[in-house]
Amino acid sequence: MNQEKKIPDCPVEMTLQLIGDKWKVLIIRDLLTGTKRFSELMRSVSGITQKVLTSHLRNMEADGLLTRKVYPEVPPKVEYTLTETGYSLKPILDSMVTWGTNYKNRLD
Amino acid sequence: MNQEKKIPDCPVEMTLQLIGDKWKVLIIRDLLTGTKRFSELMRSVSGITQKVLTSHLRNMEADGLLTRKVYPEVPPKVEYTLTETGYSLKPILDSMVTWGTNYKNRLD
DNA sequence: CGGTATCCGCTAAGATACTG
DNA sequence: CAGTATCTTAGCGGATACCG
Repeated sequence: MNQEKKIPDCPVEMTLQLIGDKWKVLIIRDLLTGTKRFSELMRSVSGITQKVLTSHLRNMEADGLLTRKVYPEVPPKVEYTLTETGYSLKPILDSMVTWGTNYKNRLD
Repeated sequence: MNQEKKIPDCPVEMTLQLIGDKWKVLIIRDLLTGTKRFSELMRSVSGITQKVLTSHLRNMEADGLLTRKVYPEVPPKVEYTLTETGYSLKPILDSMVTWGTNYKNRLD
């Protein structure tokens, strides 16, 4: 369902199609600091449910933003890591941090 | 309904709360080039409906991202302009454009 | 022209239970 | 631990009609 989307002309729409979702941005924020396990993401992306986290991670994997590595052991262990493409989103996140900080200060 | 949101600690969440919506990003993109009338936005933000555009514009006005100016004439004329705060989102949009362009090129 | 006012379908997302 | 599998619900957004 994620791979059937048409490619938009507008670069902004292109970007939105991949990370236009609130949860995705938060997932990327948390993966920018390094590889994380599923349970770690559940904790750091506060408020998300298992189902939603799973589905977003799958979509992002299909879009080439992150990789999923399963360790065949008991108990299971799955790690998620940003690809180069995913990591290249950092500037966007950085500007969001900068802006958010300024906006917040302006509220005080 | 937009003014009752709690202020998040995380700057990224702060930003997402204000422009975490796909439509809002597109509205800002189109207003970055200057003041626009309602009907112009309807055209440039392709795919949006009147109701949704109206409600987003109202929310963004309440958040201080843009101003709404009504000209008391017939036929009515309403103009929307980014505030300084709204305009300060430009770096975020710019990085989205850059990223989207690169990603698209990578698809070819 | 620039909106409201309804009605309503759809799907993202929540809750809960179960499993390899 | 890291998921499926169901079922359920909220509310976003579409369609349409009407108004100042």
